[in-house]
Amino acid sequence: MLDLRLIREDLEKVEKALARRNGGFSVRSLVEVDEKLRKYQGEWEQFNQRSNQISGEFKTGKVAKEEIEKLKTEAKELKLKREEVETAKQEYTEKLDELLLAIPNMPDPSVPDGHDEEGNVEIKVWGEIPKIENPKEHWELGTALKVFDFERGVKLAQSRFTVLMENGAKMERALMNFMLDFHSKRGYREVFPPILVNKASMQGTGQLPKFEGDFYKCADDELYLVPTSEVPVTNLYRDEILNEEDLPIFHTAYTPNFRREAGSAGKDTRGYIRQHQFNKVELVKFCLPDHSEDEHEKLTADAEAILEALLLPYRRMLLCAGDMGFSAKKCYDLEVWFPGQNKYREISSCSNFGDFQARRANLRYRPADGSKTRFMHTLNGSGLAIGRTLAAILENNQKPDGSVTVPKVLAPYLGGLEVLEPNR
RNA sequence: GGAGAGGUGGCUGAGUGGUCGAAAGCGGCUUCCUGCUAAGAAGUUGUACGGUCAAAAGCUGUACCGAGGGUUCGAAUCCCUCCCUCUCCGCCA
Repeated sequence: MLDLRLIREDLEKVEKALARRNGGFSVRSLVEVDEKLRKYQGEWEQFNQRSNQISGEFKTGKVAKEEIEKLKTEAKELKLKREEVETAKQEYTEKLDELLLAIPNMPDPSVPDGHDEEGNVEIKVWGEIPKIENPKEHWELGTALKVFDFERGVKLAQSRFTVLMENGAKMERALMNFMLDFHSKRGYREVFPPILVNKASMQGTGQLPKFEGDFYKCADDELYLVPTSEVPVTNLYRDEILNEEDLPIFHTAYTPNFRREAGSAGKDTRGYIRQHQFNKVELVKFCLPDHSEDEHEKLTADAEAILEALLLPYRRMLLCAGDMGFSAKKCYDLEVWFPGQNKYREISSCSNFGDFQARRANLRYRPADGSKTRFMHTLNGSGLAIGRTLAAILENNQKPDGSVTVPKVLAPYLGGLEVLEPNR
């Protein structure tokens, strides 16, 4: 949510910033609604004030008899008048909320212009692209290695659901534990949140109200399957006022993630890249406004450190204004190399949200000097998407005979398993 | 799923149609006192939006005692609906 005061005071700046995103956002109609709301609110408060005066007189018990009926009549009339403005007031409050919640975050000045991924800027490249002759894609390798069972996943659920078999299941679990341990050692406190969350949580991070159809929702309860652990973890401190000394707070969390939208574009119809259910270890930060830029770089580096530990070649992209998610102010994507596909694919998205989510979720802190509460800043990033990591390991570590070497850092999690071999 | 109890400020916990933004205690903050610590004394202590102000402070208006409606000149207090929590029983990993 944007700062309404900023919209009032510097509409042009807001409009300019939002114009860099795709799609039109009517900030101007919001200003009109805001003006009307404030007018009605003022009137409503004046009626209340007079009503309070009248009941104050009754309170003293010194009202002359002939005055009683007069005052009662006036109070009743006031009530009617107030109800009239109240309807308008409520209407405009709802309208304003609706508009405010539908406006995306303003891109940071350091974010490049652009409408789609073509506009993204490569910031760094890490690792050697392996030289593999006739590289196979991960689904082919994974099926032969009994890592994936795609057909049975469809049987159990639907297309884009996959069963991890034996070594696949073990690898997935190893990656999950490795990542959680890794981040824990670097100062992130581990949490394991609910995987069903309520509407307020979904709204707090920006999934709702705009993207209702993208998520799985329970039929009989007002609950959603989390599309990312960002939702429950960022909402941990919703409606709370923390002390400045409490910040920064770093959390890491594993959850499964559920997305209906995955696959709607018809891309990646094969394989394990785009699933309705996938596992992810997430990094979430809460910090002081002045620190979020710095924390964003560090968080991205923490996600990169996983790829480096696994010896997977990747690059870091700075997303352009048109390609960024709704809530983000600035976003880096990490893309890992897929030899079988001969291209980089997204494996992590690290965003700085500024105070955008904090306003929605009412995440505040009390400055150390005791002054007025302020909104904190929030950040998060995948550290990493586990399914895609598994797929990338298969493709990058493949041997001509179809076997796959297991990254050394995973050995402790796999009982010393070093190689995945077919026919075993 | 059945039966009951309850939702009040950072916490514990009073409260009744008006004097209640709300007793008291704890905690927090400020000052005083005392070699230090501990203890003690006094004061202070919610959030949001608006007005005043150059701004902050201050002052001031409105709202908020789970949410929404109703009764009343006036509701934390009475009535209705919903949500949530707790206890007991049942079921269950």
